[in-house]
Amino acid sequence: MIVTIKDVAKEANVAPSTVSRVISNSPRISEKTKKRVREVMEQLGYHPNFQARSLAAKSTQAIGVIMPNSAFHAFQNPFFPEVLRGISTNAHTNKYGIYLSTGSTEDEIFEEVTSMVQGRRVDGIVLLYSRVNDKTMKFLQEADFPFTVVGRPDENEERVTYVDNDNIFITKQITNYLIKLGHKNIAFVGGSLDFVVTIDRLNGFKLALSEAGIPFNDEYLVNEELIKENGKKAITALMNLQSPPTGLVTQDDLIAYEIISHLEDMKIRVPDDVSIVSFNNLLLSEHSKPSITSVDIAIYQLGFEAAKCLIEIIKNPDLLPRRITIPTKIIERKSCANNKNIPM
Amino acid sequence: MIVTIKDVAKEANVAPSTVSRVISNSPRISEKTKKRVREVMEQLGYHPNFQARSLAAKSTQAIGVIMPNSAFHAFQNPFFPEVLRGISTNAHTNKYGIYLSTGSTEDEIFEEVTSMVQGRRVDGIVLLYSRVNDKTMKFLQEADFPFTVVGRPDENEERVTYVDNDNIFITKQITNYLIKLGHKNIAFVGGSLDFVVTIDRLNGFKLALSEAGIPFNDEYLVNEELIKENGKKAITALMNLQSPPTGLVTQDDLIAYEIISHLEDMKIRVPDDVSIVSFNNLLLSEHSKPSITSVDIAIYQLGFEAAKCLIEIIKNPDLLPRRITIPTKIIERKSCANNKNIPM
DNA sequence: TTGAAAGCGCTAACAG
DNA sequence: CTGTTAGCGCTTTCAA
Repeated sequence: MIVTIKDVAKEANVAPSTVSRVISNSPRISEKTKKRVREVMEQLGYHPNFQARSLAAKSTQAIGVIMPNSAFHAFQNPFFPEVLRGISTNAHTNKYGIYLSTGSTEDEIFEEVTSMVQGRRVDGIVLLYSRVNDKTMKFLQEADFPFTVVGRPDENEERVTYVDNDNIFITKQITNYLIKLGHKNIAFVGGSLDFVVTIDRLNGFKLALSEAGIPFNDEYLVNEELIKENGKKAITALMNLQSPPTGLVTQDDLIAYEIISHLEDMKIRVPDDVSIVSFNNLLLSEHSKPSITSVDIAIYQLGFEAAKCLIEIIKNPDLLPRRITIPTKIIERKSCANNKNIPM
Repeated sequence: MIVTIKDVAKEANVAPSTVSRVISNSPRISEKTKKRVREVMEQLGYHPNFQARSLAAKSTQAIGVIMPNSAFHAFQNPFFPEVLRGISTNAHTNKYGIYLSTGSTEDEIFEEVTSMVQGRRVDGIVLLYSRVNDKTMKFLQEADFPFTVVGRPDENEERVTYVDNDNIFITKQITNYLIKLGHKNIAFVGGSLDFVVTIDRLNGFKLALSEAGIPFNDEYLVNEELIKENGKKAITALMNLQSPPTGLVTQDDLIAYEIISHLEDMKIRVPDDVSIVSFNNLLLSEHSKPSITSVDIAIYQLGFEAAKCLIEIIKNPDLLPRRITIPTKIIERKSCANNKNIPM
């Protein structure tokens, strides 16, 4: 029922090895034979068996994509689909398949990755996150298995190939933007400090403040998870501070969006009373009211390049580690205004 | 360097087959031997090779997930991530991996599916769409390959297992909701009529109209793709009709969202001037201004059940085809109002 | 330019 | 309860 290389061989009066060579388009086979074999393959409806091929050739033609364990909670967030789109576009043109890993705890992820690697399910891996002290990344390094990271690795930066934005720089820029509008009381709404991206952005944020001579205020550091759990409460607490912030730097348009909604419920107007800037530049940021000033981090590119680098490494394991920085762009919209609380 | 079943066997002083049996936890092996073998596996860091196992056992422990070719354009839409989340949750608990297919044209998808099937890359397939006259689905049926569909198949409905909402019913309901608010001029904003979901919903829509004695007006049929391309133009055209609609039924919150934004630009207020209902009940629908009345179609469940059914079929190919209907719920919010253009 | 044969790592009869 | 053996379908030396 299943047509194998042997069937083709028999039908075409050649050896199985010849058929194999035709499949890989070996130059050592005459065009004539190739043609005949191909016709038989067509006629018999032959399709190569991936497992057998992988087993013999020790290559799977598939790459593994590892989501962070929090991704699924935040999966209504278009970051992951968009980065996946970039990855899959590139993988596909290189004839690689995509194997998705979706563990829901750190240990589960680790388990999945080790079994993917040791079990030779994939030829390489794209890590869609970078967290502090990540055993999965350590494992990959120690196993010397091809992998690339979307985000900056916490350690051994110069020994892994990764694709990232310049988060420190761009966060400094966007914070400066608020400062130039006259804001001094600026809050930073970020995710867990376990993620390198949060660390980098917070550093960029602090850098901007210190250069402007504004002291950093711990009370203005808001945890993103808190917002997701009970946004109303978190925002209320923030805005009820002795001197509430007039500017907000958030990590994601969706969060910005939710915050704005809560603020409006509290009769605090954006941008009149509070200015807000954000990251990711999702489609909706343009259509929301107010439209959100957001950093376009080129999510698709991040994925595309990560896949590209990975496939290059798979094909040539001796390639030197490199860092690719995807440029960002501030998209100015209507969520910011001059600070009216202070004399200009 | 790579540790195989043989290494484990040698180290544990048993035959390879015994190790194999330990892996599959065969009841015919003594607990004592199992323990010893497991210790050796642990100690040697053994991981089974998937390819070899697949080849010998003719099962891959992976399911393929096929996106519609338009999905990636619409990939900022959280539908796919959410349905994927459902699929992966179920697959994962059943120890199945997920193989993602992301062709960008119909032919590419077909090609990917045939090679997945014939090349035995996966044990079964979840189709994330149902379109009219789809050759991919036909192929799967003819090949008698395990698959399930999210959505209602165009043909041979009784011969395939699928998971869907009752789209006709729910669209009728939601349209009735507008009708009861006094709306008579109601537009339907939908995707391509190649998709069964659009057909079903349009039918539900028409049903509601005809039961209310409202004639169906072709001019009120708006193509979703048009909105995505040039929303402003499409909306302007619609609202410039002789008698513009006062009610809108859209297929997706994101679209609803964009339409509202354009309407506001035109100084048409929602819900005061135009009421709008939608589908999917995305997170943002709650926080948008106005919040959107939307049908919660339980996307996660759709994916979860589709994976569940598929895995059941894989394990038992003789299972009869069945249809699973996931209940929906109308979430009433603030995007609708009584129609003020007509005397109540 | 082609064929024969060994083997990738595992499973599954069949024996014992 | 465990070992022996024969493949799964393909690639890849080595030989011709």
